[in-house]
Amino acid sequence: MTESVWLREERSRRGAPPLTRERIVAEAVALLDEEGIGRLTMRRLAERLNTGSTTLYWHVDTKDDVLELALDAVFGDVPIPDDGADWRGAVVALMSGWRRAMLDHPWSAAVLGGRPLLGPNVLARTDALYAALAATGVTGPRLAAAAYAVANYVIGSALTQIGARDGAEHAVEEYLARNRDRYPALAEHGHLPGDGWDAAFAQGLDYLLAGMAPL
Amino acid sequence: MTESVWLREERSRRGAPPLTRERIVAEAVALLDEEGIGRLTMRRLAERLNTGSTTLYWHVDTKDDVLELALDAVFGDVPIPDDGADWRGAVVALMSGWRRAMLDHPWSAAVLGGRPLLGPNVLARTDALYAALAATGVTGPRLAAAAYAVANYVIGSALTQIGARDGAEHAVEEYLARNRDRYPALAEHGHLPGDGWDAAFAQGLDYLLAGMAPL
DNA sequence: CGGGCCTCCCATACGACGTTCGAGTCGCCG
DNA sequence: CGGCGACTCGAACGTCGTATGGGAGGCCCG
Repeated sequence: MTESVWLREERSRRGAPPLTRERIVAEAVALLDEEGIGRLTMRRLAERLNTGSTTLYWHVDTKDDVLELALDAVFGDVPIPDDGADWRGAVVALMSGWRRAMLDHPWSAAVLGGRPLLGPNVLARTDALYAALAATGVTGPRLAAAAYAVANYVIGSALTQIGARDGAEHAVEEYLARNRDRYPALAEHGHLPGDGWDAAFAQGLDYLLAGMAPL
Repeated sequence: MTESVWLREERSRRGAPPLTRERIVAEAVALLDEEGIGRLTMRRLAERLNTGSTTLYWHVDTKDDVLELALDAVFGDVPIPDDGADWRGAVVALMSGWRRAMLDHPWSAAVLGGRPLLGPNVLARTDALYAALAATGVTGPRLAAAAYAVANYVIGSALTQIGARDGAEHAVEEYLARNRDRYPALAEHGHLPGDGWDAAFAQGLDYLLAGMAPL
């Protein structure tokens, strides 16, 4: 297995060649945003960059590298809140931004799967999360566990919401109604958040932070 | 010119049982478990089933169907706890089983992304989750929000752990140590759970359920 | 008994993809 | 000025998902 992009060095560059890794990644993000992950192709990406598809391989080892770089680029937009006395506010702000970034780039859900998050932007945000939580006084493995809990909740939430992002909602409700006897609890209480995704997310995060408060 | 009937061997319906959707899915799960998602190919899958690759398309519309069916099949193994007075125990058992199923089939992390979870096995487990939480007396949208919170946490946890599942751990720690100044909080407290994944998961779930307890 | 029809299977083929290879082009440094 | 490193690209290979059209075997209806 080859190493992750992040652990390798970028090929050194002389001057400012027209094509750079940054331009490739930026264009990849744009392409992914516009057409989805299924249509990201080395050839199509190259075309948008007015270059040959094989040229990309000088700047990048594999298509998977492009995806990984694009994914990390997305997290570059997540604002890092100032250090402050309000650790809980900081955590909420940071995680809301994280969630927003994923929702703004739905393909991130598919890229995330089964891949370690090691990009510099992700690491910087994770560091900020640790810093915010450390303001409670907790340290070491207990801090790590708390950070994992929060981060995992956010990732799962974004994933779930992105998955529900088709016109499928209506069909699901109807399907549940038809099979009311097979899924009784779901049929009775199981309405998708609909337009209340933000509230549902905030609610769950509140639960989690409330449970962590006595830390 | 076809050969004489006598020289052709009779197509034996008995030698190999007829191809069914169930057999296809079961074999797909086995193939995914053994070789990972990158090596699941309609041709390879067909070969393992002693059949032609295009035959699969009579039982299934697209490769994505196979993935979706395989994903739901995985959740069929999750045990559904009995109804009981101990709602919290039931939730923990159910979610631990859910997590275990994903960890046992790491490719599930990649399949999950950006796809609604609508298979019958998933729905049955989700229904059980709603039922367990409903034992607290909460109903309607607040119940749905609680269920979302728990489910999202579990999904995120499994995803994160699966992502960390290469030899990358060591390289990461080293990388963090080298960039200690850039990620100070991470470098100080950010050790991966290592062998403590189960404990970290249980811890976070405890936090969440504790926060929800006053429901 | 016979013929059409439904179910199930498959060989062939097409277009697209990721990636390799080898041959270029261009500007800088000696 | 010569060559070397940085960078680009056309052509090609092997593989993939899937459409198509045809054919075998069993079943029902006449």
